[in-house]
Amino acid sequence: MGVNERAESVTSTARRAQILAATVETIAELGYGQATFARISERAGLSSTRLISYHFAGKSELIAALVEEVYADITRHMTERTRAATGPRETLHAYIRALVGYIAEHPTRMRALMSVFLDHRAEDGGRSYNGGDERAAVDPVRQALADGQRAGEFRVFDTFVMATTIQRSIDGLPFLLRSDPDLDLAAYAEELVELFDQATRATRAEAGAETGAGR
Amino acid sequence: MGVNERAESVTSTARRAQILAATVETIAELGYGQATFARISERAGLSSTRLISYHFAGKSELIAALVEEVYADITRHMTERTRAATGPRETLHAYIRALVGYIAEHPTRMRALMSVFLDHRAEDGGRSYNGGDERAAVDPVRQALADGQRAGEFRVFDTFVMATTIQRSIDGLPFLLRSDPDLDLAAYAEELVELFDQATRATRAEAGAETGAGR
Amino acid sequence: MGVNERAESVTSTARRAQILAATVETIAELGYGQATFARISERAGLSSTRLISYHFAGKSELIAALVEEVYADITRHMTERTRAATGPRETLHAYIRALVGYIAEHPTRMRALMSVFLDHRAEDGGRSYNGGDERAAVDPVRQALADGQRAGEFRVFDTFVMATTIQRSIDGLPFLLRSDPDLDLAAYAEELVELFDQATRATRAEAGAETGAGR
Amino acid sequence: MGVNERAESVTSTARRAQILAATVETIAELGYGQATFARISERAGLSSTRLISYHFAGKSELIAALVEEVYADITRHMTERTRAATGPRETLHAYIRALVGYIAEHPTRMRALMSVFLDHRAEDGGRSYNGGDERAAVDPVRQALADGQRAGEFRVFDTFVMATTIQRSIDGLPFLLRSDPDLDLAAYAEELVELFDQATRATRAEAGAETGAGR
DNA sequence: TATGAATGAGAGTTCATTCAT
DNA sequence: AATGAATGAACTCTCATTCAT
Repeated sequence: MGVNERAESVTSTARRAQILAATVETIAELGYGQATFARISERAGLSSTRLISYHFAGKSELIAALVEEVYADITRHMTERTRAATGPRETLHAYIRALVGYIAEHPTRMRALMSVFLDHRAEDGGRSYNGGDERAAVDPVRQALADGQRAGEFRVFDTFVMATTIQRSIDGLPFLLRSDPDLDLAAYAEELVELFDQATRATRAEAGAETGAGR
Repeated sequence: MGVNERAESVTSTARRAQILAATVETIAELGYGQATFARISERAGLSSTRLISYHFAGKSELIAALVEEVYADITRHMTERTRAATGPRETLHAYIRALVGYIAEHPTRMRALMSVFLDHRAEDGGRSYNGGDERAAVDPVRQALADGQRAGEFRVFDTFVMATTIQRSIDGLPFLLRSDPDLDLAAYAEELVELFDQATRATRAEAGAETGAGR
Repeated sequence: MGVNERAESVTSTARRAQILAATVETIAELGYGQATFARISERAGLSSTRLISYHFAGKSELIAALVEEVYADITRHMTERTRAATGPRETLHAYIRALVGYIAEHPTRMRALMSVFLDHRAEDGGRSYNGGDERAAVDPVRQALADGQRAGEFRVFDTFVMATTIQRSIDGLPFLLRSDPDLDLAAYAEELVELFDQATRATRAEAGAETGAGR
Repeated sequence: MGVNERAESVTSTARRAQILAATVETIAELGYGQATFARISERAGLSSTRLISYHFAGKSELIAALVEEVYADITRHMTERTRAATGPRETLHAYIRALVGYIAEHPTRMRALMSVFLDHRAEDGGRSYNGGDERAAVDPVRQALADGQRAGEFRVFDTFVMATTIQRSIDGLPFLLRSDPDLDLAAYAEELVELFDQATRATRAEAGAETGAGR
C-alpha cells in the first residue's frame, strides 16, 4: 500500500481513506481491542496520532466510518452476486457462495468487521453495529427461507434458527482462515451449500402434500 | 501468594472464588476488553485492586484460572449429559442438547468464556485459549460424525465443515441470549437437533449401500 | 514523539534538555535507584510525570539520553585538555588533570553518570553502559601506558592493573566531593599526578638500559 | 547451600543466618537496587516475604545486619593476616594482599557489601554505612602511611589521597571479577603491591635525610 | 516460631483527546 | 490540511509492611 512519506497536500478524502485502510489492517491483525490510535498511525506511516483525531471526530467515528464503508462494500458485492438467482433455494445457495466469496476476496476487511462486531456485541453501553438486534441482522436470509417454506421448496423449520445458523456458519470463516490460510473456501462454500440444502429441503411427505394444499 | 507451591487455605480459596465470580460477571457484561481490575474489584466489593494482584500473579493468571475453571465445569456437564448416548446420531443430538443446556444454565459463565476466546482468537502473539488451532477445538464432534459415517448412519460430507458449523451454531447463543433474554433455548436446541439431523442423515441411496466406506 | 524520525523542534529540544538537567540533578542527589519520574518532574517543575513519558519513550530512553549527553560532554572536555600533550608521561598527567578538572567543573553531572554506571554495573540482564567490559573502559589510558613502556619512559608493570587503578583513583571523586565539599580538587589532582608518576617511572636500571637498547 | 524445605523448628539464629545468606547472594547478583524481599525470600526458599519481616524489623535492619556481619568477617580476616607484619612498608603490603585475598575467598560477600556501600554512598537521607565520612573509612591505612613517613620509609605525600587511592584500587575488584571471572587475583595483588611500593617509597634524598620530619 | 491475608503508596506506561498555532 | 505540545485518567504491577491468629 502506497504511503506518502511527506504527507503533504493530500486531500482530506484520500487521507481518510488511508487511515481507514490502516485501521482495517490493524484490527484484522491485532483485533479491535489492540487497535489503538498509536498502532494505526504507525501502520499508516503518520507522524502522530493527532492526524487521526484531526480527520475523525473520535474513535467511535473512525470505527463507524470503517463499518459503514465495509458494509457498503459487502452490500454491493452481495447484490451483484445474488441478483440473478431465481427462487428461494437458488437464492439461498447464491447467498452462501457470495458471502464466502467476499471473505475469500477480502479476508482482512471481513475479519476487521467481525472483530468490531464481536467487541461491540460484548459491550453493553452504546449502540453496537449489528444493532444489538441480532434478529434484524439475519432478516434477509430469513425472508428467503420463509419464501421457500411458503413455496413448498423448504421443509418446516424455525426460520430464525436456520438463518442464524447459516449466518454463523459463515462469519467465523475470517478467523478460521487465519489459523489455516490454505483453507479452500470455494470447497467450503459448496459443503455449506450442500449442508443447508439437506437441512432445508422439503421431506417427501411435505413435498407430496404441497401439490395438493398449495398455498 | 507464596513462593512455594502450597495447599491453598480455605480463606484464600474462597477469596479466589469470589474474585473469579466477579471476573466472570464483569467480562460477561462488559466484554474482555473492558474488564479491568478496578471494575472487577468493584463488582466483588473489594476495597482495592491490590487484592486481586495478591491472589493472582497477574491478569493473565486470573484469566487462565477463569478459563480453566469454566472449562472444567463445562467438561463435567457435557460428560454427564452425553455419557448415556448410544450411537453416533444419538451422541450428536445429546451433544447439542447438552451444550445448549449448559448455556441455558450458566449464560454469563459461557458468555465470559466466549468473550475471552474471542479476544484471544483476535490476538496474534501469545497462546490463545482455543489454541489458535480451531481444528482441534471441534475434534470431539468431528469424531462422532466420522463414526456415524463409517456406521452408515450419516451421509458423506466434510466432517470438519459440519463440526465447525455445529459448534458455531451453538457458541453464539450466549450473546444472542443477551439481546433476547426470553429466547427459548430448549426449543432452540430441538430446532438445531432437527436441523443437523436432516443435514447429516444418510440419503436413501447411501442407507441402502450401508456397507460402503465413509469419507 | 512522532513515529517517523523527524527533526526535533526547538521547543521540544528545550523541554528535553530541561528534563535531562532535572534527571542529572535528581540522580546526583538521590542516586539512580531513587530517581523516579515523580521526583524528576517535581524538580523540573513539571505538572506531571506524563510529560517525561511524552518526550522520552521510556525510562531507559531517558537514562540512555543522559549517558549519551554526559559522555559526549566529557569526551569533548578530555579531547581539548589532552590534545596538546606530547609524549606518554605528559599525556598521562594531562589525562589525570583533565578528568579531575571535569569533575571539579561538573560534579553533579559526573556523579549522576557514576550512579548510573554503578547501578548498571550491578545488574546482570541487559546492557550496562560501561559494557560490562571493564577492560575496554580503561583502554585509552592503557594505550598511553603501553606507549610509555615501549619508549622506556615507564617501568615494566601490568598496564591493565595500572590503568584500572588510575581510573578508579579518579572516578570515586564525585562521591568523595559530596561528603567533603571543600575538597581541593586541584591539589588532589597534583597528588595523583605525583603518585602515578612515581608508580610508573622507569627505575634507574631500566632508564640506563634504555639509552643502550634504544627502541 | 542447604535450605530446609519444611522450615520447621529452625532456631531463630539459624533462620536469620539463612536469610542473611540469601540476601548476600541476591545483592551480589542483582545489586542492592534489585534486592527486594520477594527475590530474597525466593532464593532462601521461604514461603513468603513475611518471614523476613518477622526476623528483621525492616529492610534497613536486614541490611544493617548484613553489613555488620560481613564487616566483622572482614575485620577478623584482616587482623589475622596483617598482625605479623613488622614496619609500615610490610604492613601496607600485607594489607593489600590480605584485602585482595578476602575478595578472592569471598567474592559474593564482598560484592554485596560494596553494592550496599555504593547505593548508600549515592543516597542522601539516612546514615550510610561508611559513614558519609570517607575520611574515617580509610583511616587505618592512612595511619600506616603516616607512620611510614615518620620513619622515613615513605616519601612525602598526602596520606589521605594515597590511602583513598589504595582503597579504591582494591574495592572495585569484586565487580571486575564478575566481568572477568578468570582474573588472577594473586598476581593482581602483587602488581598493586609493587605499584604502591613504587608510589610510596622514599626518594634517595629523603632516604638520606631520614631523621627529618614527616608531614 | 511462624503464617495467611491484606494493604497504601507508588512505580512506569498507555490511552484518546485538546489547546494553540 | 496539518502539527507539536501537553494532558487527565486509567492501567497492571511491585514495594515493604501490618493485622490477626
